[in-house]
Amino acid sequence: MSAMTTGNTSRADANRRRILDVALAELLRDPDASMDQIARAAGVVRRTVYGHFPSREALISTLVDDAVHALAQAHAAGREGVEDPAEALARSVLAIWHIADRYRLLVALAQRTVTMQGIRERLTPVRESCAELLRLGLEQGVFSSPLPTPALAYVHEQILFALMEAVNDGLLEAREAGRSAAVTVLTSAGVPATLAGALVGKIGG
Amino acid sequence: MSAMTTGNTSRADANRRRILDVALAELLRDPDASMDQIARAAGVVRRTVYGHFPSREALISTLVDDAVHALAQAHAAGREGVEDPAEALARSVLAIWHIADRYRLLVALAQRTVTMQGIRERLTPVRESCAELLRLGLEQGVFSSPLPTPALAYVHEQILFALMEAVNDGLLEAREAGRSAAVTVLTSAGVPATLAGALVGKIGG
DNA sequence: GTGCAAATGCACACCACTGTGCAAGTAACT
DNA sequence: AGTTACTTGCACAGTGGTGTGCATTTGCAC
Repeated sequence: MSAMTTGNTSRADANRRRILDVALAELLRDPDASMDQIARAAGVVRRTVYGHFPSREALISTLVDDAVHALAQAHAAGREGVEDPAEALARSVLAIWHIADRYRLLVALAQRTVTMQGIRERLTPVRESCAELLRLGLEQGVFSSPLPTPALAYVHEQILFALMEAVNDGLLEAREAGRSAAVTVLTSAGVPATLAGALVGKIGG
Repeated sequence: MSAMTTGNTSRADANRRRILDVALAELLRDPDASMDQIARAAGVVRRTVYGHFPSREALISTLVDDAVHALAQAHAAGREGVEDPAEALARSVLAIWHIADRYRLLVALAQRTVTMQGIRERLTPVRESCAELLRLGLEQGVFSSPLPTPALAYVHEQILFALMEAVNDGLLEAREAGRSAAVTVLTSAGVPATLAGALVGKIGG
């Protein structure tokens, strides 16, 4: 067999594609899916997968590389030739989102770690309490968002995670981070920036 | 030894505490840290850890439970007795942030999966391109945020992830999600909600 | 100092998964 | 039919972890 070094049969190509496709789906279902699970799901034997990818890491790497490449491409195409930052940002998001439809699963799979799963699950009550708060604010017109309340709650949760990560990475001063986080959360809920700043300043001062 | 079933020596308690503390730190450094690594870091033998926690999962569970409990506590205390949704939300975030200082690491550890690491690392160029866009917008006064640019870029990245997850979980219609995502990203950058909506509507229409 | 609970240091069984080797089979192209 | 490239189906070694049992030692408390 000579370990299918560089050859290109139609069959081999089709298999490679199918393996990648199935791996994407399978890894979403279970981020720790074994090579055997992936192979079986692709209707192929484990040994065959190793014929196409030298290691598990290589397989995943290929997957991620493809996704990121497509994403970067979309982002670049979206902002290309647009001078207004707001419009460029919006176009970038729309473009990314369009192609991300296919990779949404992959990118989101990152959230699905066992650990992460546990954390977010147990955090549900808190998230729901926040959702209630958001619903109230939207009704009263204090907040404003095109998102359904539960989705907005997801966003807020992730904003906090993002800023914690930013502090961990030294991008943000821990001292000021709390106030900044509060302002950012309010802002993302549609509260005008100046108002949000004033409110948090009043409380935090 | 009877496997230290329910007894309470001062020594045992101190060890238990230390194990939990060290486990928190160690799991941050490496989310897949083994029981042996944790034990050693706590100045204790692996066998001893199993004396306090029946399994690795139980240990992590305890850790997460503690963190979530403290978080929920803080959230509840923060919004208690406040009727204005905006203020309640802000207070909640501030309260959470205050105690989260200790658990920031734990909560953020979720982001540090091997897979996640790879994804975010390869996404760096895109994130930097976005950061550039944000910097420009902030300079021109189109955007507004208390956050340093790189941190804001983190936030945007996570917002997209959050909304992808929301779509996966059926909280958001995939069709509309793109436009909503764009609006949310702009809004979180301080663009007034009405402006953001109009801009995206003009583009996406 | 005696006694009890806890900690230690082995040992072991076990597991699931990875990556490789090799011989035999099978599809495709000529 | 013959050749080539890919696939299959084993078998195997290796790895790195988990959880447990047991005899021994250490520390705390009374």
